[in-house]
Amino acid sequence: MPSFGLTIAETARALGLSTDALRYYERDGLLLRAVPRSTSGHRRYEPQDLRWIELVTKLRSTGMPIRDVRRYAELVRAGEGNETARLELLHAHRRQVLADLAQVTAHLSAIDHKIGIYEDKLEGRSLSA
Amino acid sequence: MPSFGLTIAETARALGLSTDALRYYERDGLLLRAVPRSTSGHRRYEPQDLRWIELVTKLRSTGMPIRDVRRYAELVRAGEGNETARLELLHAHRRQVLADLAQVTAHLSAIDHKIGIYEDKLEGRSLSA
DNA sequence: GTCAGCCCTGGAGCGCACTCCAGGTCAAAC
DNA sequence: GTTTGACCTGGAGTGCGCTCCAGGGCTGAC
Repeated sequence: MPSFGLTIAETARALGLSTDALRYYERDGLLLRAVPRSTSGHRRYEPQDLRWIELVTKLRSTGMPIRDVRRYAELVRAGEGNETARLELLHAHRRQVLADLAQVTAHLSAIDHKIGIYEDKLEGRSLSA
Repeated sequence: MPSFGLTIAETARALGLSTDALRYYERDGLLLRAVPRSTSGHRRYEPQDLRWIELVTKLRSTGMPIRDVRRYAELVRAGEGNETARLELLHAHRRQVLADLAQVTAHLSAIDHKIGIYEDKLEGRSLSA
């Protein structure tokens, strides 16, 4: 009889991660708790674990370093009372993401300009390189 | 009497790179040509070198891997006739950047939502975690 | 002529974020 | 009862993109 919860492989598939990454996150302190185990010692991810890891992937994929995710997890693990610190960490990340987005957008438009030049060239309306 | 062109330190400052990165890019085939040297063997970056390296930094900072920048440089070095290939490389990169932007934007809004929750909490209008 | 400062080369080293592996356990399937 | 397959652990290895270093050369200021 299975304990409840998803196996590590199911969780990995559901979240688009590798099983190695899931184990790595746990070892590295990015999770809120040690993932519960079945009687045979296999991890069984519960909905709350899934939800947290999903947030972790969002922080990661917006460029937050592992070390900052860990700091955030530590704050949440520490329990209520440090909401201001959590908020500040998220705000700082938000500012960083917005700055990155602005830079990438600006540089993309320069690249678009380059693309336009090649397209003109290939249509025979040749301009400069 | 100085040869014309900027020294590696000046170039690094102007472009926001390190001198090591500039030498690395050259060694790794990301540039269009070997940077010209003064009589004493020091690099002297000319405007055309600056312009190209600036494009390289834009490609890099929008997430293009070194290897693809090198491929693009190779195409440009090969001379006219492969504009279609260059265009395709840039288009592929553009698609990737747009996809990344969309993902980051979507994930950012989830983070914003989280921020909103903490702000409500701190104002006493407590909701869920 | 010696000292400082900037540059050179080749090659080793580093931080990040995983990824891979060996050697082993356990449970269900045959 | 043995084979299969998913999982376990600790630790080594990998790819990327630089970054640092040792050992040395040139040049201009003093």
